[in-house]
Amino acid sequence: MSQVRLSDHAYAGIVEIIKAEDLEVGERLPSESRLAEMFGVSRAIVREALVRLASDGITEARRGAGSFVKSRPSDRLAAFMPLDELPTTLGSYEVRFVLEAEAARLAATRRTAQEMAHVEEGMEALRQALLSNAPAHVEDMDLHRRIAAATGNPAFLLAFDALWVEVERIMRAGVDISRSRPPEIIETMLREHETIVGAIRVQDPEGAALAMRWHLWEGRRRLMP
Amino acid sequence: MSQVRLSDHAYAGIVEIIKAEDLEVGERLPSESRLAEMFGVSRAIVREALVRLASDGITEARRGAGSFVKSRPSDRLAAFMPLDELPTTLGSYEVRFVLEAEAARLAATRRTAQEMAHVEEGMEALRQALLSNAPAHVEDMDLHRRIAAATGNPAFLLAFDALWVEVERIMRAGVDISRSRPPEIIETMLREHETIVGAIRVQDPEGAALAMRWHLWEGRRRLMP
DNA sequence: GCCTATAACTTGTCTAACAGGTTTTGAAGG
DNA sequence: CCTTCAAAACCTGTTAGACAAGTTATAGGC
Repeated sequence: MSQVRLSDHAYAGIVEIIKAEDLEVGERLPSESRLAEMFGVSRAIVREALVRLASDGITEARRGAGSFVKSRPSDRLAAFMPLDELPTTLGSYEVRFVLEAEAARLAATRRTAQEMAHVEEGMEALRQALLSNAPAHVEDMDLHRRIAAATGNPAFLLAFDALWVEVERIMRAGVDISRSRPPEIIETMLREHETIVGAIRVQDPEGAALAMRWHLWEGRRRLMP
Repeated sequence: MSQVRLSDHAYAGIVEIIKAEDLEVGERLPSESRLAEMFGVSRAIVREALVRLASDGITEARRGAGSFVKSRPSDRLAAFMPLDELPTTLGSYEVRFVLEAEAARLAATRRTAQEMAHVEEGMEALRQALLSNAPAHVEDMDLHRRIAAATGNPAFLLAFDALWVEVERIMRAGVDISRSRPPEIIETMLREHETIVGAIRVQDPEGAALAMRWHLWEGRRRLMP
């Protein structure tokens, strides 16, 4: 279906270079030609990866001078929490825990048939994306957003969207999206989401809240073992 | 400093096309060559814009077939907010309930001496404002924000600020009502806030969460009896 | 040592091309 | 007229090479 693009590998490769070479903020990356040579691709591919990295706020290009590290991917996680408490807090997850658990609870209580259909639709999109081994982070977020919408309370969407941008950037930088996931991980993620959606379907508030909490807990563990 | 890249224009141009032509989800965009011709740039530039759009979840490229709209940009900006449903959903209070209770709990657990001083400062400002019978909604909000900041997790501030507009409207209404009521209500509000701040001061997480929950509950009751 | 001109890089952009997919077309056959 | 099917037309993914314009390092003159 959706083939892995070479620029995905380049993106991940550059992130890897920043981590492995321990490039500090402000330091210069290898030149585009050099990177192209390293990855065995053309310069255009490296550029496509670089504009995405720049758009994700990780690098910054200065014409004639080179591309520079603007913020290290690992720092983006740290920026969301005091560093010494990294294992227990993990930034936005701390907020998502309470916010989305409550959203799941209320969605189970109050969802209309139309909102439920909207959620099922998102679940189906996520399933398709995961099973076709495509990068599914957008579908993942979208499902969570549909659940927040099913509370019937726009304030949840407001809070959720505020976190969405940052969470997405963290995931993009932290996860090699081109890496194909092991099948058991895909099944696990699918099952977790289906449990949440199922609880909302049968209008089990406590079950939905618990399933959401568990899912986020596991997701955090997957992101940062 | 950073010159405007042509691909930035192309990115905006493509978004504009989706809006102007009213392209629905699933519909096909013009081809890369066509877009390049329309914007007067090379195909490589259009591609750089398209990989960013795809990475942002707005479009999706299918090799050999074209690029398709995956989710319309306006759909994610949450421009829709049915205010008339506010009374039934309790509006943002529902979100603040879980969000701020958790913030109070974490603030009690993790506050530094400096953050505590910041909270006390906000408390003092609120006290002055309430006792001088001034409209205190700004000070009220500010104190709550300082508590969110005392978690040390900026994600709480992100979520909190997203709700700010709505919170402010409600708080303004709340203050107006309380001003037209006997002064013991003002004293009650003061005591509620002092209980929260006190629990954070002595680092009592459960007490802080409970006090915050109680305060919001009472506040909502004062607002809509 | 300091200043300056220049050479060597680097990003930003363009053109031309080909490989490997998908959709449309059009003709042959019923 | 309708169906079938293969070829043509189109589309994205990728490569190569080139040039403009900006930045940095270098070599030489003082």
